[in-house]
Amino acid sequence: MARKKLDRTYIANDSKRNATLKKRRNGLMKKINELTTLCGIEACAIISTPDDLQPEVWPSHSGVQRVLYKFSRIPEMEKSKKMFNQENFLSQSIIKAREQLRKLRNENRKKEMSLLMFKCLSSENSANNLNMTNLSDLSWMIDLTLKEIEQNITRNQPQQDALVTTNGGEAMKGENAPLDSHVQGTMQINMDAMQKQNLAMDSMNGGGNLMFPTREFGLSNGMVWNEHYLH
Amino acid sequence: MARKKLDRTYIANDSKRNATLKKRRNGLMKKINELTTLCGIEACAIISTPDDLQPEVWPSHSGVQRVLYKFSRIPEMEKSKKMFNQENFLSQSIIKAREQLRKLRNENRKKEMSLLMFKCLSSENSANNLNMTNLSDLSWMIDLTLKEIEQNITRNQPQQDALVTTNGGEAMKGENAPLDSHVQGTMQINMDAMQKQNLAMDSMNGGGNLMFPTREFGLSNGMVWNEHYLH
DNA sequence: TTGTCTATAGTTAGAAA
DNA sequence: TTTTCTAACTATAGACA
Repeated sequence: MARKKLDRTYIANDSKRNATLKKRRNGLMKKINELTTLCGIEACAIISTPDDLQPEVWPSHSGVQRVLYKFSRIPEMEKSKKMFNQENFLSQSIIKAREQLRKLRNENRKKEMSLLMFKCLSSENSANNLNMTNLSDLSWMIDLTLKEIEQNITRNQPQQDALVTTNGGEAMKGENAPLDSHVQGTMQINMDAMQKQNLAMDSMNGGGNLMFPTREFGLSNGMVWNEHYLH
Repeated sequence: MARKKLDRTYIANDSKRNATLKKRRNGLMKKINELTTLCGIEACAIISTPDDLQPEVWPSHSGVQRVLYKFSRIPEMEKSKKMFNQENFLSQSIIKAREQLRKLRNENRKKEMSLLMFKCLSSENSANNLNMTNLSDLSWMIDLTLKEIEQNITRNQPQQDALVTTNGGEAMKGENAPLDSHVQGTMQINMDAMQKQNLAMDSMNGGGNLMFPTREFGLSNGMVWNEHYLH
């Protein structure tokens, strides 16, 4: 684990594998120990190494047998039905990983579009190279942003009513107004923070005006857009 | 684990215990999964909770049975002899902890004496209140320090031969010379770093002169003694 | 309840003694 | 070989949604 991200595959090197086995076996025993103590339950583990004839067991042999007795009393069918076995574990892991992947892709897309939106706002001709997928996603992003602006307005009783104009979140759909807008402002952005934030919304919370951004405007968390990242 | 150091005793609160059980059971399964993959061995675990009739097992039921088969073939005597069971695990843990405790106490004593040595060096009358145990330990510390100085001299071809005088590491034993020395220097010390360093040795490596310390001398790692901590 | 988040506790891979 | 060290990882307790 340390120094290098583990690839979680079989360790070919003999001495390394044995060292890892030893360390991790100890760690595992400790974990089982803690689990049984903390939760007041019975558990056992049997680790069968090819070198030793004796598998290592936890807790004592009698402890294992006691747990095994319970195990053996369960009818075969119920076992395979409700048991939390390796297959269940792995398939659940896969499902979780896929779900996470989907979420991340979604977030990425959102950020991409958010970025694109600002890109379009900041230069006159960048809208020309957009394909249909990007355009429709961009439209969706713009809708989302406009809705956010509206919500902010109704929540926070804006101090500069005159500057903010929307018409029901519909007017800007497609290749409309935002794509033709022109921004001279210098923008600075912290890319790390981007990974955690929906920037379009942030900029709204920060009091900037989407339609007519001033030369410099801070985001809600103190970040500032930087044109460098937009090209 | 997080936020607070766990006390590793039974969790009385039901919902907390169940939450912990769930989390840790998953963690345990993951660990076993990794262990078997990384080291190419067979292992199984059975966790028997009071609520569920079905214990959770890993890997699949057949996997458990395969490991169990090996386990059952071992004659009873050998099992109890060579098996790494809970009792072995716990007694080994205790032995290790005791050993560590012994080492830490030793180190503490060393540091204490090192400190005392410098204390004595820095004020005329502080040697009066020493008991025999402290005196003999102090003597031992002084010997150790003198030997260190000698080694440094022979290793590094000292640049100020005239200032450093020892006579075989024997002359200063007991309540002799160092206790009567007088130091006017201001000393500054970083207490955190003390926990990791043998300060007497450090000071030697730093080029200070134990017999006649100058008004201020840095330690090898840039630390400076501070009289504040000596009283 | 269940799931998500995150700071911190705990684990461990690699290096060095 | 084993033991020790510690940077760099993972696991998880508590908080929150």
